[in-house]
Amino acid sequence: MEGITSSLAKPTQMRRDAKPRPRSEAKRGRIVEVAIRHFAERGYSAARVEDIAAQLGIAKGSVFQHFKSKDGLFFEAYKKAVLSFPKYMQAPAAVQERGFFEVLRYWLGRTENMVRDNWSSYRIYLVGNYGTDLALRREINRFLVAEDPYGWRDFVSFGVGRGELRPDLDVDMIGSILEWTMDRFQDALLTEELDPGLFRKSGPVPEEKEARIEQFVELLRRAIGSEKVQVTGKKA
Amino acid sequence: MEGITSSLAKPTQMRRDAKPRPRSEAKRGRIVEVAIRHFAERGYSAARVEDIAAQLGIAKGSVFQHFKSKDGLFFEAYKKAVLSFPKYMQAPAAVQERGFFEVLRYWLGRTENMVRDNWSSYRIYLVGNYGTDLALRREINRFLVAEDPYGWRDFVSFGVGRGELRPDLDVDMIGSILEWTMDRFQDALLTEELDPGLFRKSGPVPEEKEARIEQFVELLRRAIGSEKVQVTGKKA
DNA sequence: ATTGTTCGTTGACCGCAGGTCAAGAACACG
DNA sequence: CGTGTTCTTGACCTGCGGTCAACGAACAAT
Repeated sequence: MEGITSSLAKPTQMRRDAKPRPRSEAKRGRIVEVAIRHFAERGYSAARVEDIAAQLGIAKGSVFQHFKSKDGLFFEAYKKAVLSFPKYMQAPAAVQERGFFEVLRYWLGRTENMVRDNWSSYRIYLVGNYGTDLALRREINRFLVAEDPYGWRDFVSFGVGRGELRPDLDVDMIGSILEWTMDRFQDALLTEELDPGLFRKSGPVPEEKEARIEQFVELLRRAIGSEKVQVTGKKA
Repeated sequence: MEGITSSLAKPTQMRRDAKPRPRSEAKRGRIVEVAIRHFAERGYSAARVEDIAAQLGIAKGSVFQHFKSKDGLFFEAYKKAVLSFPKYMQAPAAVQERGFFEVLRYWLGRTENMVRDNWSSYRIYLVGNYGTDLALRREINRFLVAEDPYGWRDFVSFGVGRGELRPDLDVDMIGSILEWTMDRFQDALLTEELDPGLFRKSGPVPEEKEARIEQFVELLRRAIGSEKVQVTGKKA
């Protein structure tokens, strides 16, 4: 907490413009990679900096030289993980042609695969969102607002451009609703500890998941979709 | 799913001793009260058990006797705080008569006052939801699912009974959407650190807040409201 | 009152993990 | 090779969660 906030508040008097020495830059990268694994596997507080260092065969102090604090290291790991996520607008062209809500459906359907392929990144995303201190959480939120790593702004513009979204809502409102519900729905889709009861009781039945996704997309369409195009796919 | 979280997340040791000591019960209560303040003011990790004990004029070890761990103490504090929140169905009768969505609007309009009157409880709710370890978060979630402290089940039943909610959605789906969006909307209404950008840029302009609430309720009505009663108040 | 039992309280103590730092190693460059 | 700069190290410090053996206050039985 102290590390994060102070490092951002203070310009940290340094010579030049934080010149990225090539050698240490590579090391930073390696440290972050290992850190991602550790934070993902054990959570924030249970992950030990010394373990990370040990696994790299370096001294603990070295880690603290590159990242001022455990917070700082985690934040870096979080950023790297989140930036590796696909953006909405990276859906296949064929899907995009079918419209805004089809893109949503596409990504929801793919969540499980994406998580399987990139487990630790999703896990660290979870840890960052629900399992760290509030001071860090604030930094994280700033990052998410500034970077828009999922590219929902572009995505909403896309939807507005196609006339699929309500013109009487401003972009922030639509984006917020989208973020809020998509995040939680994905959480519910794939985590146990954050599952508020939507999927647990009936176990992992694939077709129920399908139905849920269908319901959810339809629900979002009602909420933020323009009225003329209320029904799609079924074409009626 | 299942793969995400099962393998990790140390099984935090915190179980109820289930031993109702008669006269130490009062002391437990006092400890929890002070703990609420400390956790609320400093966050989970920055709060010190020793400070809490010192403020009560007792020894640190005594706290650990009553609550096996810091986790356990926090959890108790969290529960007490959350249980002090009002339930949806505790809205005034006059409001309830006007229907499901009017009750929503009522509570949204009152959030600011509620927080002012009960600052530390709301704050600790935030800390529990976003600022603790994942293992604790899991415990918290279990609690929220089991206790339904806001009484959304009753509330949704109420809405269904009045025919104001879509009959083609099951209760869990409606409840989840409600929980997700209400939580985040309230966060956005009154916290800085979790504000995803909805309210910040224009500062604290009251009428904008009003307009946001209006928009939001309307949006929820579209999403989960039955179609016959799409427009209310305006009566057309 | 006296003794015995139980339970709460205490504060010294431990271990552990984040964080620091001075000294040295490795490197860059003239 | 010399000199200045950067990186690395590991011993060391600190602070905090958690433990524990001993102490003492309440109560029960005699």
